[in-house]
Amino acid sequence: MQEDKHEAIMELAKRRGFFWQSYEIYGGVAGFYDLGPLGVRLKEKIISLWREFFVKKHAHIVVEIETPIIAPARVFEASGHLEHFTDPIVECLKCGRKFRADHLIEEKLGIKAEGLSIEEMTKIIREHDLRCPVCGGPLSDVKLFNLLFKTTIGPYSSNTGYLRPETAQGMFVSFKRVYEVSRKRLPLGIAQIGRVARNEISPRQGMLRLREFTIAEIEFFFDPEEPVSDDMFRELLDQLPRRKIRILTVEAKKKGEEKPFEINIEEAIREKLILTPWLGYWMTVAQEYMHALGIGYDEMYFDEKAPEERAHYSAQTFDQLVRVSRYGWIEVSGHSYRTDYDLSRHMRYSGEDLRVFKQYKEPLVVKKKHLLWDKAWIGRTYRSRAREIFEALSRMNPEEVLKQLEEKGYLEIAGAKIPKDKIKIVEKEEKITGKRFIPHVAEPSFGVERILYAVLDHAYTVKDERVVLKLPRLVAPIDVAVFPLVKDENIIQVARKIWLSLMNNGFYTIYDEEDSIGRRYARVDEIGVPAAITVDYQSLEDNTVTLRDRDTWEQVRIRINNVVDAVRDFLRGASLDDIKHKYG
RNA sequence: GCGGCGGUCGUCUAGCCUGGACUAGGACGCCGGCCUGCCAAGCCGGAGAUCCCGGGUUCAAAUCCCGGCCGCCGCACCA
Repeated sequence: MQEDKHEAIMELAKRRGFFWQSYEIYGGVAGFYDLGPLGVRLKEKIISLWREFFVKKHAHIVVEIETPIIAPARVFEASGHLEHFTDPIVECLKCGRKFRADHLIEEKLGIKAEGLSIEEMTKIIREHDLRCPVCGGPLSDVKLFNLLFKTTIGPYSSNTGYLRPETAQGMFVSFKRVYEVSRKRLPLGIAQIGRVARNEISPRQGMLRLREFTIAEIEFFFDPEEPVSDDMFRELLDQLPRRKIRILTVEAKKKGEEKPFEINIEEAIREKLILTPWLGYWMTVAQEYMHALGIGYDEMYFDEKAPEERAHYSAQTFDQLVRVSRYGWIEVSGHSYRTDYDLSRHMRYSGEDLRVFKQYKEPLVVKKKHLLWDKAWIGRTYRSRAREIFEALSRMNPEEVLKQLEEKGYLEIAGAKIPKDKIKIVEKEEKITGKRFIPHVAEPSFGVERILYAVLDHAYTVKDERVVLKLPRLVAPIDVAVFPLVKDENIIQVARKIWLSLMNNGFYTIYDEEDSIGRRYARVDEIGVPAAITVDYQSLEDNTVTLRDRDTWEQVRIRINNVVDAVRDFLRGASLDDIKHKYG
């Protein structure tokens, strides 16, 4: 049955036009999927709900941008992807098989090869005359296999560009400008929804592992010393219907635990199970988001990744797992604490100062010990070496100097001996108006196509041998269907008028007069249309129509004048009873 | 990339082992018409298949053989 459900979903997806494999007429290419008419609508609604949860509801701390898919090589040198997203491989010149070069060297020679350059590895292979482990043929030079898609920018082949494997770098690279236009406030979340590409070696599992897909993510920048004020955090948490999340920590796994446990988010942060409040906060929002998409709280949890499982930039990562029928627990989002890794790398590679300055509410007055030395005496005594001595002195810690002077009566520095009476230590008040630092980053990152699959998996139900796609009303690709009960000219006229008015009021609407009414209900149930308006003979007499609920198949009568408002309320979650009382 | 299994109308499938009567059968869906007073009713008619692609064997290939592509499962890989 579990297997059948997956098959049934894939079949439904193809048959009704949610998605299918790309380039079908050319035999297909692994890792690429087309979205059909319904798939596009569903995806758009999933994305707009994401935007609702993560951007709109946080408009005071999150802004959204859009950056290119193609970036110059330098960006991925800085990000570490060219280095870490790459595997060194050698090819057998005889049989054509490919091997991980570093693994081969380690395996055959016991030499640690990880991190060596391709030249070094090639040299080792030549020196030891390593050959193909399968056929014994000679090996090629070590080459890099990179999961980044490569391209050329402009007419010069030397100008290499890469397709981004994540949208994140766009936010880091443009951080300074976005920070500027956001009036230099922290915390600041920069969101982006966009396509990414990864040249996976062997993608499988349909929509779950694609070579090109859509990511929705936030790079959330904050001050690591004061991530968030108590007031702000309380206010944010108060907006959430639920503060508990289910997590499975690395620590718990070490103890043999396999099941997640439930914990209050504040407690998890306090207990340092989650390293920064923001990571925890966005995980909680992620939980609400998936819940709004029809996933039960007990059908998801956050799985902490062990250090060796984490990406190179991450200090802590939780994967949000959701249960689906075929594959068990699948990852729909990743929550990483990227620290200041990315910004500091881009600082180094670009030479731009990406630190932010934070002014204290009141300047800090610090008493600080300063060294004063007798420049005249040192100059006279050491002449040309004086400058060097001054510099060395300025680097000294006053406490250290004090200690030496107490013990020995003089200070030995840069080959010079300075007597106690030539050095003075004074305490000075210093005003510190603020600090300059590299913000830290918490990143919630969602794979949209995976969410789409998970949503379908959870929405798929069978009722009386009919498929009913119980998509949450908010994300259903089609909002409402309009049917004349039978093909009666008068009824059709009324129905078409209602259909047009719904369409013109912003609803995705289906009108259908073919076949029996039952068959039409069945058709729209199968693609998850939440509401159906049916015009019947009574409509002609009293100007009412019925509104049918996809999930219960129950109907209420409402006045024709109220159809638009009733549908709007219904899609926002109103019950049939409410609709009846308000619009009946 | 390795190993196993598979690929036939839009969808699901029969046929393949044992080559020929296959003009490739069925169901659902789709299109046209009739009918229909609320949950895939019925009747009539119709369209729809490079049998994944390429090569080979044979008088003859959906069927046998080889290579490729794609899918699923296991291994490897998976920022």
